[in-house]
Amino acid sequence: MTGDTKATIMDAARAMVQARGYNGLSFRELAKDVGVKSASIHYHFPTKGDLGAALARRYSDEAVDIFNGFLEASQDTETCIKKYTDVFRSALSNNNRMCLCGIMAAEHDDLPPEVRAEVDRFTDVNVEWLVKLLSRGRSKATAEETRQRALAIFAAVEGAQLVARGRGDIAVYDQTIEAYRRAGLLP
Amino acid sequence: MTGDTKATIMDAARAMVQARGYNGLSFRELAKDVGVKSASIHYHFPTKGDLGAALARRYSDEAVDIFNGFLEASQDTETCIKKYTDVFRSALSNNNRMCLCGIMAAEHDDLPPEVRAEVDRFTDVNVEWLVKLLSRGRSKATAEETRQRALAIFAAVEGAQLVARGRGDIAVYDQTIEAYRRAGLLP
DNA sequence: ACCTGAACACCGTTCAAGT
DNA sequence: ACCTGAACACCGTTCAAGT
Repeated sequence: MTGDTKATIMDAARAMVQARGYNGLSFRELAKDVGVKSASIHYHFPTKGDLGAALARRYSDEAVDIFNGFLEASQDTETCIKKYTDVFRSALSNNNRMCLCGIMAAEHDDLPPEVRAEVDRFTDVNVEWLVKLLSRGRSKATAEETRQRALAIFAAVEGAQLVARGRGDIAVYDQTIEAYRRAGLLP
Repeated sequence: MTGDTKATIMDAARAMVQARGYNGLSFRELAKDVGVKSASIHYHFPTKGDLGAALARRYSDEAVDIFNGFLEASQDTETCIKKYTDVFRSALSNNNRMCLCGIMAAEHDDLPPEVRAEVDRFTDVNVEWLVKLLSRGRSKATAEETRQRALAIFAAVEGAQLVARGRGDIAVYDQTIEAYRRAGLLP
C-alpha cells in the first residue's frame, strides 16, 4: 500500500548502483531488498539494461530540475557553482556513494547500448547547464571556449568525486574543488 | 615456451580490467584467452583479489618508472606535464581503455581490501610525482597548497579520461586537458 | 610444479503456471 | 495485472586427482 513496486525497485536499485556500479547491481539482491522474487523484477524491467536506462533517465531529469532551481534562485555565478559542486558532494556524504552516471561511465564497455545512451545524456545536461551559467556573466570567451570550459568543469568535478571516493575521504573532495577554484577553473 | 604463464595471465587480465573493470574480469574468459582452464588461473592467483592486487601493484610500479623518466629527460615543467597527460591519453587511444586504477576506484565498494590498498597507492605515487614536479620551479605556494594542487591535477586528469571514455571520443579528452591548461590548473 | 574435472552457491534471463 | 518456481548457461571458488 505504501507506493508502487516499480518506484520501490528503482529507489533500491539506484542506491545499489551508486554504491557498487551497474555490474554490482544484482536482481536477486534487489528482489530481497524489495521483498519479491527476482523474476518479479523482470516483470517491471524485462532486462537489467531496461532498469539501468530507466535509472539514468530519471537521474538526469532530476538533475536538470535541481540545477535550474539554482539558476532561478540566484543571479550570482559563484553561488550557483558552489551549489552545483555541493550536489556531487552530497553523493559522497551519503555513504561514500558516487554519481550514478559517473560510476556507469567507468563501466562504459559493460553497458547495454540503451544504458550508454542515457549515461551520455547526463553529460549533455550538465554541460548545457554549465554553458548557460557561464554565459550569464559577460565574457570575452567564444561559444566554443565556453563549451569546452563547461566540459572541463564537469570532468574535473567527476574526477574529484572519483578520487575522493577511492580514498573514502570527503575532505579530499573539498580540497580538490578548492584547488580548482584557486587555479581559476571554477568561477 | 614463449614465457611464463603467470605473466601471460597478468597481461590478458590487465587489458580486460582496463576495458571492463574489476567486476568485468572473468576467470573463465581469462582462461580461454590464455589457453588453460579457469582452475589453473587459481593456481597462480588463488583469488580474484590476489590477481587484482598484483595488477594494480605492477601498474603503479611501471607508472613510477615512466614518470621519473620524464623528470630526468627534461627540466621543463610544461614538457613534463604534457608527457604526463599523454600517458593517460594513450589508454584511451588503445581501444578506449581506461587507467587501471581509475576504473577500479569507481568500483571501490566491490573491491577486496588488498586491491583497494594497491589502488590507493596509485593515487599516492601520482600525487607524489606531481608534487616533485611542481616543487622544481620556485613558487610562493606552501607545501600544503602544492600537495592540493597536485591532487587536483590528478583528479582532473582522471575525470577527463572518465568523461572522454564515456563519449568514446578522444577529442573530448584533448579539449578538456587544453581547457585545464587555459584555466591555469595545469602548468 | 602445474593443470584439470567436478562440484558448490552465485548470477541474469526465460517461461509456463499460478492468483 | 502481478507474482512465482524451475530451468538454463553463466560466475568465482574449492579440492581431490592427475602428470
